Amino acid sequence: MKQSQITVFRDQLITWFEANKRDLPWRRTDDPYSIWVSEVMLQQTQVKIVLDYYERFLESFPTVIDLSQADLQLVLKSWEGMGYYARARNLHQASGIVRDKFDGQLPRDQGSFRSLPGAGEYITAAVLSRAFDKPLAVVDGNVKRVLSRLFMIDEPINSANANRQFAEHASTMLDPQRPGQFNEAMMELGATICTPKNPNCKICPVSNFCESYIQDRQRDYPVTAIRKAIPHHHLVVSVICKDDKILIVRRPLSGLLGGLWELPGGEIEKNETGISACSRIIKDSTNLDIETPEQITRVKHAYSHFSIEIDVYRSRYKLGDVYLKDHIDYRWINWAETDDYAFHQAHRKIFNKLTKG
DNA sequence: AAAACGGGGAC
DNA sequence: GTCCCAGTTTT
Repeated sequence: MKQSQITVFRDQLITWFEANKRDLPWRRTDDPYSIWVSEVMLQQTQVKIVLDYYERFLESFPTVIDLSQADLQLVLKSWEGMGYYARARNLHQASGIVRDKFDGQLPRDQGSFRSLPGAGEYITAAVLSRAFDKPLAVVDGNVKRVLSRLFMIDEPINSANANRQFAEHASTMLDPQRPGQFNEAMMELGATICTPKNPNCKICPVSNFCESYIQDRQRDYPVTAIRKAIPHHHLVVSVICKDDKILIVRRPLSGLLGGLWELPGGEIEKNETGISACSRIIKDSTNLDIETPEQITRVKHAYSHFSIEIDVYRSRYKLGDVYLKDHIDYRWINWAETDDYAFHQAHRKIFNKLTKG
């Protein structure tokens, strides 16, 4: 695209954006920390979900200093149900770095900000362009889809080596005078008009520049690579009752669902009954002996790279002291106390079923 | 370069 | 059911 055309593209896009943008809470602030929080939450998470968390999180942790001084368990509780919990752990860790190494101020320098845990290319560009007018182009799923259609890019948007190509296009188009507005406008276009299915090209403010639209091939873009099939796992967990308490355990801080709480359990093996699997797994993971377990419910849950079904057993504590194999902590708690701990969503499903039933 | 990492809205 | 979302880190 010629430079003169690029200038017109920017004007058309930003004019449309200013007239049509959604009223979102993180658009009402210029506070860099608040903008940062919103960008971390919005990573791979839909706007509608983040709306339920953003303002409550900032009420709990109004400044980067407040966040840095908060207990990680409280931060995870605020994140409970949103997924990708490493974001919360990284944000919490990064807040401490901002406090100790950057005098409590978010670094404005690209390299410094990028070095914070959880700050990748996207977050760095998004925060620094919005908060400090740095001319850095964001490249997210929306932007890639828009660019794919705009320039008829045949590289799959979910392939690793496409990123450089998309980043170059994004940088070329970026309005260096209004980088924050431009970035938001590109994403807003992708979110509301240039959608994955059935793009609304009739009302698109830049359709006159869109190569795929001009050829009526917008439905052929973006190109995506095929995904692999996802495996399925069958798990058992147990509600172990000891007097009026039940046992919960805390997952390691790294890896899947890191730092969250759950009922003890594990994967059932082939040719193993649920009852024997339950007893074996409880002994192996907690060192406890339990009375014969009895199944009380079953839940299904899907992650992005595998799916699970969990058979839930009730059992009575028989013998032994807790000695954890993989988990990092445990508690004997009342049912009501489950609200005080951050559980992952599969367990919220379990608790909801047992409470209703 | 590929896999790990959550959960749910939209279709 | 499938797709994919204001991506980053680890392997």
